[in-house]
Amino acid sequence: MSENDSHSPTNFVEEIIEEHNASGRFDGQVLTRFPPEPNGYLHIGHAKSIYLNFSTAQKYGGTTNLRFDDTNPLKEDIEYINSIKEDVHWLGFEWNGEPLFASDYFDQLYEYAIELIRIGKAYVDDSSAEEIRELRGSLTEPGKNSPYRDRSIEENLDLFERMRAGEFEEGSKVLRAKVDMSSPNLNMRDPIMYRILFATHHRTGDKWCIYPTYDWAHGQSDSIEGITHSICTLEFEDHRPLYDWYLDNLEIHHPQQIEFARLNLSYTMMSKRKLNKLVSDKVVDGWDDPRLPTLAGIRRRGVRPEAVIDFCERIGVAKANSVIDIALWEHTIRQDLDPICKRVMGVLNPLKLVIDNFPEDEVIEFDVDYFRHDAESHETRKVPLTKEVYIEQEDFMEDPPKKYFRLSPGREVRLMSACLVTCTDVVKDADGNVVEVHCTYDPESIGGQAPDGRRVKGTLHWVSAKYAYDAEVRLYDNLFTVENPSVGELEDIVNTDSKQVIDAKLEPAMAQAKPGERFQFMRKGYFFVDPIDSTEGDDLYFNQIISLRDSWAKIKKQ
RNA sequence: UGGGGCGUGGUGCAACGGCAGCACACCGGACUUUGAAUUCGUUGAUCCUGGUUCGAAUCCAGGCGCCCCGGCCA
Repeated sequence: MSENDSHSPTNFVEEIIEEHNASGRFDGQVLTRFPPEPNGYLHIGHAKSIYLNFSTAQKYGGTTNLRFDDTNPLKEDIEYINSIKEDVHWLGFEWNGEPLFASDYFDQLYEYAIELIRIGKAYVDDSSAEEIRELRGSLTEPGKNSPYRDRSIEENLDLFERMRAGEFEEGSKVLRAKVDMSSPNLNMRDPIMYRILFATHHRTGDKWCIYPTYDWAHGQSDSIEGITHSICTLEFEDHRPLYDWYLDNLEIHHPQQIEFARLNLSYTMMSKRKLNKLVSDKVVDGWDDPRLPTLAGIRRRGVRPEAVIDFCERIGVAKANSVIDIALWEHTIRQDLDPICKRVMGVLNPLKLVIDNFPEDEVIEFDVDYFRHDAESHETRKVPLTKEVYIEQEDFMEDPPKKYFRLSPGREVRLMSACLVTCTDVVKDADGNVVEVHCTYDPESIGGQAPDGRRVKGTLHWVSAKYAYDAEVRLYDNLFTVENPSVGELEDIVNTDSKQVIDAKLEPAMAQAKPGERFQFMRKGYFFVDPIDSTEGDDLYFNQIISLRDSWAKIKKQ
């Protein structure tokens, strides 16, 4: 309670909080909330909100409530509640106490509504949805009062109670706040507080047949919980006057709503509606499909929560609409993985390379560091070299362009950690495709260095053909490749380009990989041993988390 | 003359009346048994027009542009 030494705010949200702390508005308390509607899985955009709410509260010694905004029984489901809890925990956050539910406040909300009726600030309207829409006016024209607006308090009380009792049909009546039909802010033109819905709620069952709208439920829920700062996205700015109006008229604890710009990521589709459709149409393999920007998908792909948090820190927070470059997301993931991943060799598109002067049955075993030489760990594994090895198809070119440093006829390159080889010949199939490359190796160069000190410009990863470990490797496109795709385009993208399943050749040590481990396949990218599909010591499935920089990018540009 | 919000390099975020900075991207050099990483460096911005001021991204006025709002969704 004593230390109020300036934390130096790092964004506008913290500035607002510090103003409150300075004025004593909330006694220096900071209690935020993360209020998802349980109608879908959380995605990377929600991570920004989660991070903002939790980290801001933490910074000021406060806590954060997890509250499910479950006011619409038609769209919500218990399945989503569990996934949301799991995802928030995965990011490393602990909410304050038990998860809370707007539906827990239905009784209190009902009492508040009666209170508003009693002070003449709410009324039951018998108008149809169409009539209400028409009387609401337009963006430029004021609305008109409903013919039911001036009912007596007694009649409103009676009607509202009977609404709750189930005496009226769906759509026949609503409870509205009596604000101002001529307000330039549409949200203030007698907003609807309750609608009749004979729907079974996933938590309250059939207890209610009237359900509060977002505007009516949200602020009061914040208030009931003693929230101090209600941080939400920009589109609710127009709702803040209403948020304040309810609280002022009820004369109850009044949190401050603060709005920030939601996250947009280039090439990434974050529409809940479209994600829902991809999943329900089974275009993707569930909510945790690694191609999806859902937190479940990101996790399944192999991204660590540390990277997600780092990303949220890097993007900052402001009120300007913005689009974050997907490159920052990828950079952050590589940055996180680089120091912790073992480096191994894996050939994704094998091309056989025969070392003609290598003895037929000889095996040379190398102890190779899992990490770079400057790393702390010097753990090693055995890598066998045999007469026949696989190299990457793209690491050989018969007619190399300029600045291509890898293998081509007559050229000498290094087989990483092993030796230098020089290409002497190629074998082609009937169509003229290279199917085998022949080389000679320099026995003096075992270990990778030539005693005469000559340098080679290319270093290739490779795997012994005889001892290769076969595993399924799945390459995923970097989320989505088209800006703002339509549902149709999305399905095309997902079906055609976004996932490649490859039978890859990995070095033998990879047979001991454990589900959940992450590796860097040198010159290829970072891979995650899919913990759900893989069985320890048996079949292993590798998800590509993220590629290394495309080594072809520079060449393509020339 | 509907209301609300926002305009800083290609992208995102800082600077809150005092030398426009950081990150990503880009480009170039060094290093390298990963064309990765690392490292050094270059290019590049205050929406416009006025005003106040010794001094304006910042304050004021007027424009312009973009986003959100007419669910009984959240």
